[in-house]
Amino acid sequence: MARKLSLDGGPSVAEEILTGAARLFYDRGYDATSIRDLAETIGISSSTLYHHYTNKQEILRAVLHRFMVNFNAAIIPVLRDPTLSATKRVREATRLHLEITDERRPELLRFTQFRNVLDEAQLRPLIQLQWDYHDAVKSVIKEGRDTGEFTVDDVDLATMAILDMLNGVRSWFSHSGALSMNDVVQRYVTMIDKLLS
Amino acid sequence: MARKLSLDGGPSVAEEILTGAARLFYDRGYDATSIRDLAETIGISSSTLYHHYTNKQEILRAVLHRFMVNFNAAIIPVLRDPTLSATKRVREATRLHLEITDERRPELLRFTQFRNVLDEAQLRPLIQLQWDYHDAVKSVIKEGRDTGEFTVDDVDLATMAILDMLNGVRSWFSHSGALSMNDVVQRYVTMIDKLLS
DNA sequence: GTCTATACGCAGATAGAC
DNA sequence: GTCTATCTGCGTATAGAC
Repeated sequence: MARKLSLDGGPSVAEEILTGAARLFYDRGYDATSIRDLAETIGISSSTLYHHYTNKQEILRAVLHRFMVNFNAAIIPVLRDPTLSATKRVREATRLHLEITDERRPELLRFTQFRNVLDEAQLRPLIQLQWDYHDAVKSVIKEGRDTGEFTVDDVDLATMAILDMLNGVRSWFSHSGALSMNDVVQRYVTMIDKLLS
Repeated sequence: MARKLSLDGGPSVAEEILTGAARLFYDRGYDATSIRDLAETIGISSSTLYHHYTNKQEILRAVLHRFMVNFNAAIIPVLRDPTLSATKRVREATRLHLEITDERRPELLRFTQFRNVLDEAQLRPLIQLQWDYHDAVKSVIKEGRDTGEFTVDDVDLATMAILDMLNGVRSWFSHSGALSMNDVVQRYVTMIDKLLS
């Protein structure tokens, strides 16, 4: 991995590998992507791949690292911009976060997860169950809006925002931290009350 | 998989397999868990496993299905309870959602994902980069609170809630849907403004 | 319904010529 | 720096006795 770009300005082989890997890992999952698959996609032999990276793990690490460095470089300066009010900084960062994660979706490797593993017929009933739950949440928000308890512009998006907030908790909450699950529940109830006005 | 419970009231082998699989899939990831590992954990031979389930995929499907059925059964009735106001229903469902997903964490299979694949030394710098970003977001919220632009009880939790909302978008947003990414950005800016008062 | 033994393929990774 | 050829182990799944 000598240089970033070859002489004609195109991407180096090392970078082509990362881009190809991001694509395959995103589409198929990490385990389901073989070294041979990856090499073939790029148009090189599998042993050439080992000339550029020591192993498969290292390719994944490099994909993630490249993305995160670029992401932080784009957003952190905005969040710290002393010439803007905090409100404006948050708005701009919100826009950047959404746009970058959209444009570079494969590199985020938000793996289709089970979609790689299960086939269509197996997934359908699971997806249906998820929709049942989502629809129930959406309905109660709509009712609350109709009775005047809530003020919501877009019921669908408010639904997704709340579900994502809730589902996100389990990825960072720890029982060994300062807050108990009850503390988290109390505070989330308050925040959701505010979100719904 | 004849019956749900054996005669002494303990879990059947079929159910033990699901519980064991949930645990291993959660700890190690689906691909990294071999049939042999799973059989050994339960204390049966790998071929006995194939007597109860046709293949590995089917075990994963059954784990997910069991969880989702139980989850919906616990929460949807609350969301539809006609004797409670919408506000109370949302609060109760929020509590249930958080508590169930906490208690049955392995069955959600919110896989450690890359944590299975990368070793500690590889992960550390990636985690640091993520913290850099989180800290920057936290800081701007704190500043906004200090200047009176925002009203926030718990800065840390507000930070996580907002990040989870934002990160969640990419899992459901589609360019072929009714809303453009710009529409989503506008509405999320509005919702986050409200969340921060 | 559970076991032992085994088929069979494909995975990650390496050797060594050019 | 790229290739062809190959090593070696472990994966899922099955056969068939008890």
